[in-house]
Amino acid sequence: MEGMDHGTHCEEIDETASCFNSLTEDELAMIDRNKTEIKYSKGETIIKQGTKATNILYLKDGLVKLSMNTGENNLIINIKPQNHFISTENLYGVEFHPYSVTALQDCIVCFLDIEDVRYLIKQNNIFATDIYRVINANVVLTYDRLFSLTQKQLHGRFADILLCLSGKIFKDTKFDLPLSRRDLAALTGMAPESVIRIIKDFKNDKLISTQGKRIEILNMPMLKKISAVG
Amino acid sequence: MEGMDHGTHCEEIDETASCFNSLTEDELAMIDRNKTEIKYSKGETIIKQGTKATNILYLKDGLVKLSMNTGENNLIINIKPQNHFISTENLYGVEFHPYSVTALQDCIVCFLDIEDVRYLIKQNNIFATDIYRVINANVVLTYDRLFSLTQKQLHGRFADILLCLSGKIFKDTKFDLPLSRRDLAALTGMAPESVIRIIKDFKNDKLISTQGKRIEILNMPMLKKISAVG
DNA sequence: AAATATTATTGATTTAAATCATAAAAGTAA
DNA sequence: TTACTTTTATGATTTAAATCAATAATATTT
Repeated sequence: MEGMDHGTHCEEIDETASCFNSLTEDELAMIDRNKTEIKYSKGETIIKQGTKATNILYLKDGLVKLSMNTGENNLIINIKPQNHFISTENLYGVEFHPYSVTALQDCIVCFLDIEDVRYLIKQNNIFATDIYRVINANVVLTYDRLFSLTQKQLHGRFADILLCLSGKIFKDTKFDLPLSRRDLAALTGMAPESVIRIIKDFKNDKLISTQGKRIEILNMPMLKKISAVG
Repeated sequence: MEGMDHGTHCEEIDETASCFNSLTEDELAMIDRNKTEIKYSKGETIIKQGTKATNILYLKDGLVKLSMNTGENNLIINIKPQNHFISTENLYGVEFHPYSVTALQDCIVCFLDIEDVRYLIKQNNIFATDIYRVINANVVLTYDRLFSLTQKQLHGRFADILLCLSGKIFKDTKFDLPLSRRDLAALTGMAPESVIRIIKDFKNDKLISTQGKRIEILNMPMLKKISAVG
């Protein structure tokens, strides 16, 4: 066995944040009292990169992308579905948002008071452990992405993202993907034209089928093989 | 202002782990009782990727690289100097080491009992906060590296690494770099020949000077500019 | 429905960077 | 010292993927 399999990085870890389960009624009441719940429409910016972090976000419903931009360059570092925390980096030490957060679907976002969350972490060990489980899983995921995006070529990278979307975000082999070709390019570190060509290749090889925004994975084993080979 | 400056990602955060300062005598004694202190020679493997995590490591002295490998591919995801924790991902949730750790210099490594560290985090809030400050800083650093390695071209990436080594690891504009050209390539996601060519370019342009393993940064502002432009 | 803008697709061309090939230098062992 | 291995360096060639250019298909607005 030669180290870990970098291909399946997204499926190993269930990042679902069921962290609130451990809270007492009083604790829940405190969080609830100080939270602000905001609705966002598809396309809206929830957090702008570089702004000062004043809250921890909990995505109650919807889907968002986390992205870093400078002028020409645009990289989507992560996609987060409902029931996930966002901006946990800012709990301790990091003052500014290192990435922008944008709604890919209509979203409901809870802005939690950063001090409240700190208090819970201090007070409720199960909550703290749950939160750090999520943070740590995300660290490993980011390492895997770093490896994928820098070491694999186009087909391997795209296979990785398909496996990630299927295994982690949508938990199904079919899903409606609310991402443009440009988004997919920013997610896989390639040009939009390359995304289109690879989708075409994968369809020709019967690895996937698409109709509009809908994608279905037809040959999971082969996709994993492509991911592993790079 | 167009977002954050991705060029200076390594200098912003002082990741030095002075976490032990907050511990009581009893707490220190506990840690000490269960720790194992091991010396490693330059080149030795301290942790092999894929193995089960049983300890949290504290690098008492020396310098290490964290790297991910599969067959041909080799990526150094991070360099850590003395007084830093390693393998904090494995505190909660992550069971296996996602990367290998190798000594770049002779090292003294403390293997801390994972349960001890969990206990301290639970018991001593200052310690917990310090640890998570380090973890979160590392998350942001990894995002910046993801951006640098995927969005910038060779010269920008190499400028980033020089700034990182100077600002974060050695905290000086001159330093002895115990990294081969191959290591530098694995660190910047490029071919060793490209590293050599870029060093040559940078020397020609009087941005740096080198003699053997010694590197001196001569023109920091221009290096930052190259980093920012990409 | 017509007009306009945006997104997706395809093929041709260019290019940044890898690979290849070979030599020089620096370590290491015999 | 010589022989051998590893690392560093440099130029020539190849290639993966980006860019460019032009069209088709969707959306969106009027």
